[in-house]
Amino acid sequence: MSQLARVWGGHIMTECSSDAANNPLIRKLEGFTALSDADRITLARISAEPRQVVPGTDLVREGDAPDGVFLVMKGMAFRHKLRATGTRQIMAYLVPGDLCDLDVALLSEMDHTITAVSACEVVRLTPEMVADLLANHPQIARGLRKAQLVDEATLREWLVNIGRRSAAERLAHLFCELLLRMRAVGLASGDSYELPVTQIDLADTTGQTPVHVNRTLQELREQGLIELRSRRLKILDLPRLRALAEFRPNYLHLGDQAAA
Amino acid sequence: MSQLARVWGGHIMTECSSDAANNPLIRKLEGFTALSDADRITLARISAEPRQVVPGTDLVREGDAPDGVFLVMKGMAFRHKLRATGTRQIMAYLVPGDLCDLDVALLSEMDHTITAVSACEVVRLTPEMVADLLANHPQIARGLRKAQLVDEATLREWLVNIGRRSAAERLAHLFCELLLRMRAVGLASGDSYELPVTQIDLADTTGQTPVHVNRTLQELREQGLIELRSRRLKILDLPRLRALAEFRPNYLHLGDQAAA
DNA sequence: CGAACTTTTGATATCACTCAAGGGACGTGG
DNA sequence: CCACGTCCCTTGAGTGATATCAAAAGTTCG
Repeated sequence: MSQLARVWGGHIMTECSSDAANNPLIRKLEGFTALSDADRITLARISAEPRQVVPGTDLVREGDAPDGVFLVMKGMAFRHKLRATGTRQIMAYLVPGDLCDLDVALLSEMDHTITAVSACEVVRLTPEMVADLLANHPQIARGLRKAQLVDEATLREWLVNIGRRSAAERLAHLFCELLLRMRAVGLASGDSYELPVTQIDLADTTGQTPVHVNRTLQELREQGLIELRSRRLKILDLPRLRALAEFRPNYLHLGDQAAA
Repeated sequence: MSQLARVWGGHIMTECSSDAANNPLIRKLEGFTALSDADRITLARISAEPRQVVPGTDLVREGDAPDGVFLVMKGMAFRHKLRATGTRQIMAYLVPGDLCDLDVALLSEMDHTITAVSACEVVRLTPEMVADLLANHPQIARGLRKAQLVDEATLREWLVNIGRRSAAERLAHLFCELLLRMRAVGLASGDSYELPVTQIDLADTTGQTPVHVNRTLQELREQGLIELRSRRLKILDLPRLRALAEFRPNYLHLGDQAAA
C-alpha cells in the first residue's frame, strides 16, 4: 500500500508458458481431478499469453466492478483490505496456478483489493471464457470448483491461525502451508521457495506488528527452523516446524482425487 | 464441544415452512436475484420437510465424507474446528436461509465440523438435488452462487475482524453483521434478534478468552450500545455500534441485484 | 551515492490472558 | 417443591505476550 500501486493498464507481453508440466494451472488441477489431453490443451491455450505485471500493481481494487477472473501464472499476489484507520489485513496469497473467485462477475462491486507483490505474469479470463470452461469442460470445471472450495477452506484455516495461535505458531503455519502449495505447482526446491514478501506483509498477514514479526522470526531462526533471506524461505527442519504450528494439511485437500 | 454432541441420526419431523414470504431461503435468494413463481415453488418444495435437530447436534464432522448440502431453515448453527490443544475456533454462523458449500461433494473429507447451537430445522439436499438446481434453474443457481461468494467474503471480513480489531470492535462488528443477516431473512425485529450463543462461543468466534468477552460485553452495555440477555441481543444504539466497529456492510452484497 | 524502504534493537506500555473462586440460572430427580 | 448438579456468567488479582514509540543499521536500486 505504501507501494507505488499503479493500476494495471493495457499491458505488455507474451512469452509462452505452455509446456504442460510447467503450467501451474494444469499441475494444480491435475492434483484435484483427472484431465484429458484435450483439457490440457484448452488450459494451455487459455494461459498462453500472460501479461507481465510490475510489483505493487493492483489487479483489482475494492469498489471496482469485477471484470473477469484473474489467474496468476508466475509470481505472487495477495488479497487485502485497508481499514479507515490505515491498518491492513492480508487475507490470501495467490501463487501460480491460483485464480480469484470463478463467479465473481455475479457481484456488482469488489469488496477487497488484489495486488501483485512480486513481478507477476497474470492472465485475465473473461466471464465468457469462464462460462465456457464450466459449461463445456466438465473435468476442468470440477477441478476449478474444487480449487475454489480449497480457497475457502484455507480462509477458514487462517481464521484458526490468527484466532487461536501464538505469534510463532502463526508464522510457522503460514510457512508450512505455502510450502505445500508451492510444491503442488512445482515451485519449491526441497524445502525452500521464493517468498517475496516483507516482514510488514507478514505482519499484516498474521495480524501482528512488524516489530514483533521481526523478533519472532529471529526466534525461529535461532531454533534452527528456518532461514529467510533475500525473499527466499528455506525451511531447515520441517518436522519441527510442522509440530510447532500443529500443521495439518487436510484442509488443502491435496491428492484426494476421490469423492463422488 | 463440551456439549452432548450427538450425531445427527435419522431424525424426526415435518412441519411445513412453506409460505413463500416466510421461507428464509427464498427471501435470501430474492435479495440476490429475481426469482420466478416456478423458482419459488421449487425452493419451497425442497425446503418443505426440515428435520428437527437438538442443540449441540453435529450436522457434519471433520473427517466425515461429505454427504449432501445442509440448509438451515430455523435456528442457528456454526462451523468450527477444534485444535489438538483443546482450543476451538468458530469460523462461521449459519442462520436461516444459509447453506454449506454447494460443491462440497467434490471433497473426500470434511475439514471442519458444523454444529447446531440452538434447536434447528435443517434440510439435507442430496448432491443430485443440488445438481438439478444448478443445471435446470438458472436464477436459483445464480442466487446460490452469489450466496456462496458472500460466505467467502464474510470469511475474509472475519479475518480482518480478528486480525486487526480490538476486543470491543470485534464483538460490535459481529453484532452488526448478524443484525443485517437476520434482517435479510426477516428474523430481526427492530434492532434485536435471537442470538443463542454463550459467551464462550463468542470468545471462540472472536479469538478471545471468555473472561475477556465478559468484561468487554459489560463495557458495551455500560456505554448503552447493547443489551444481551437470555439469548437475545438488542442493539440500543446502532449508529454508535457501527461506528465503533467501523462496520461497512459492502461485503454482504445485500441488495445489489445488479452485475453482469 | 543517496533516497526510500526494510530490518533490527531497545525501552516502555497495555491489552488481553491466566488462575481462582463465588454467584446465578436452569434442569432433573427425589 | 426442594436439593443438587451443571453450565454459565461474573469478579478479582497478577502475569505475560504483543503493541508502541523511537532510532539505528542494513538493503536495494536508480
